[in-house]
Amino acid sequence: MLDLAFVRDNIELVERKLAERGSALRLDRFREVDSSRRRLLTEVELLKSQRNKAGDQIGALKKSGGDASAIIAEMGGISDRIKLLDDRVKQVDEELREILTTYPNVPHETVPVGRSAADNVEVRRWGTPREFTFKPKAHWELGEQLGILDMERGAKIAGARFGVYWDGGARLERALGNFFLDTLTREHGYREVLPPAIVNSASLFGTGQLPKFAEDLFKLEGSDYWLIPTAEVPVTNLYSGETLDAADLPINLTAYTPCFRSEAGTYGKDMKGVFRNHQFQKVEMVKFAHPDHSYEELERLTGNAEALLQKLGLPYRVMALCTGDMGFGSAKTYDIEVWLPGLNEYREISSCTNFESFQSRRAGIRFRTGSKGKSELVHTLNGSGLATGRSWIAVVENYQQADGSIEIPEALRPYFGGTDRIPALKK
RNA sequence: GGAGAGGUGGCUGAGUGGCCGAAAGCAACGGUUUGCUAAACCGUCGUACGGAUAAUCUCUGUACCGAGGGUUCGAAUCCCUCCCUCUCCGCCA
Repeated sequence: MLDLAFVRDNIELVERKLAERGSALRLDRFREVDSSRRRLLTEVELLKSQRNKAGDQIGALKKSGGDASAIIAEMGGISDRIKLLDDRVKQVDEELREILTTYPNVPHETVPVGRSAADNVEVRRWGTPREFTFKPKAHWELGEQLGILDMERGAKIAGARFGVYWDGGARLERALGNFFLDTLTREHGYREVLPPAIVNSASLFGTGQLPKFAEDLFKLEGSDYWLIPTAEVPVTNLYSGETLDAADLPINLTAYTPCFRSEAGTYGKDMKGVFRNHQFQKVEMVKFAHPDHSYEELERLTGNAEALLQKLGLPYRVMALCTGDMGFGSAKTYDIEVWLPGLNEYREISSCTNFESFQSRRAGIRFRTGSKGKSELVHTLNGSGLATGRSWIAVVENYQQADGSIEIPEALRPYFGGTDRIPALKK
């Protein structure tokens, strides 16, 4: 959510910036609602002030045994008027809030202007895609062939877009999760946290999924419980409504959780395998940073995710998302795309974003310098480090051998009990 | 699931209809003094949204005592609903 005063004072700037994102806006409506809200507030607050004064008089009169009935009768009318105006203020507040909460974030000045993914800018590239002496297979073929990924039974017990991992496949997923968490906590200064995979709607509002993107989520019937689409939601909201100490910033947290997405509107897209499932696992990194340093932290966060891919020996490229392709709350996002030989393309494996104060304003996450300073909103950032479901795909496809087995990357072997491969099934 | 207790400012904790944005203590901050790594004393000490103003300074108004609604001229205080915490019992991974 953008700051009310900021939008009011910079309305042309906001209009231009949001147009770059391809957002159709109601800024004139904003202006109208905002000024009528202020008019109403002035009026009703004046009346309340009168009421409070009269209340003091009534109290004093009653105490001294005087007759207050005249004032009380007069106040009845004012109270009715206040009630009426309060209702209107409430309506106007709601509309203003609705307008503000549907505005996406203002992109940072360094974000390339563009309309779609085609306008994203490649920032750098690491590693060279391996030359295969055979035609590399896609992960769903390999998974089935090796008996480690079972889409059929996933569909049977749950439905489309669910998979079951067996044996080395299950172990690979677990190894990746542990490897990521260990590396982030031991080498990059993150603190590990294991939050609920279910949150309430207030948390989803805080990080910006609600109210606009409810259709992307799974809601538990008859409750205010929702399955998390990413650990970003519970972890960012850990500090909602709290004031942090500036000396503690940046705070770096990491969590390994399942993620659930309805994938509404993606029918037919990435239907094979586990690239786009309703449930997947992911290690998420979340940062709470001082506004003066949040862009340094974004670079660091992105670098932390890259380091994981480098340790796994997986080629990737880093893309700066353009204004038209960024997420709703993002001020700036880098996507990291890993090379998938089976698909013969780079595909997203991590998305690293600086939300600036877009989330912290909604969630009420502040910091204070010393015990005297005025509290300010922190900047929140997050990125996958990494999506284990997609890392699984990348390992399987990049490390497949001519005999159909999968070599285990060096870095993962300690998590595989010394085994260096997932063997091909004997026929 | 059953029974009970409770949610007040950074913390502890008073307050059962007007004199309460809220006592007192602690913590924090500024100062004075003594002096030494501490004490005493004085003062300051919430947030949000409006208005005035050149001003994020200052002045001023309103709202906020878990959330929402109701009663009333007037609600932290009375009533209703919900949420959360604690205790005991039951059940259970």
